Amino acid sequence: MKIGELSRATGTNIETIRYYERIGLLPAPGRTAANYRSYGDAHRARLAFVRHSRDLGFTIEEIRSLLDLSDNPTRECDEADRIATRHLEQVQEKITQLSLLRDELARIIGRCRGGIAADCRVIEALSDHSHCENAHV
Amino acid sequence: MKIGELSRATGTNIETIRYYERIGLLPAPGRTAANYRSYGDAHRARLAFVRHSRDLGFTIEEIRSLLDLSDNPTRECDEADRIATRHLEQVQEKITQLSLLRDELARIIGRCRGGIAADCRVIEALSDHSHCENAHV
DNA sequence: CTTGACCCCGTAGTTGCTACAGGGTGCATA
DNA sequence: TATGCACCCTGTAGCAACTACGGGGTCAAG
Repeated sequence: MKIGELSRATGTNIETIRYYERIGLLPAPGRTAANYRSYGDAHRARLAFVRHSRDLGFTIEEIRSLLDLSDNPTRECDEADRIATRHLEQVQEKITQLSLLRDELARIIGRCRGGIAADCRVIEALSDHSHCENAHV
Repeated sequence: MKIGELSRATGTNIETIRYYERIGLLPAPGRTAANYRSYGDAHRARLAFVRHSRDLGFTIEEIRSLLDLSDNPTRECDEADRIATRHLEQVQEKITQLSLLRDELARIIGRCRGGIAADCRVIEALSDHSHCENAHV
């Protein structure tokens, strides 16, 4: 299949596919006589793996390690577990921080009763961190 | 005060302060005879506003608008309210998505019982989106 | 034979910084 | 007086993970 089809099949931007190839995340496919990239099912599966991992928030470098494991199925899977667990911790940490942020924003907005900027509680709250109830980043 | 003092006073990297000046977020301060930047309290307050807003996740462009409002206190504060509200919505959306992600990751990891990569549930789950219970991004 | 959809490559832009390299300034100490 | 050191200056390049050109080639339909 050509790059446009692969793009549609995986919901990946064409430029992104070429980018993944350039950074060595996807193997360079064969070419047609017209020098068009020609992909097979293995390529599609690998790209799906990459996209799914990216959707789950893994970095490119993490995905490199995961692909490496996936390519060497006799290796211990401890590392995959470790990568995923560490990532889970990071996601949880991010959720916690964003929740504090949300509460702080809601509090700031809640105090605004309209009017002119001189009396704006949003602006006032942003001017002075000491008004914050929760320690955010 | 010199840039190093401002940096310590606001917990902002020196390079970041110069960066903010370069992109016009902070006004260029006066200079000493030795061409060192010389800041006053107004600069410190403005930088604190910027840092606080960044900590709350506002983009530079949003901060530009907020600063603009803050500089023109007779303007209606609707826009500040609008910016903050939109941002709150985005934060909430992000929290929702990350929570789905966390659940998905926890589910994937929970199925892993160690062993070799060929049997690794983490790798398997990443290979195939159809195993997902929640629609994530 | 031309129109349009598709493909190629290379490079530059995005966001919000951070990190040099290569130099100048200012003060204390040997 | 020299010299070491902390601090400051500018300008440019790097980071992640794409995205968006610009300027061209290919190919089937009308």
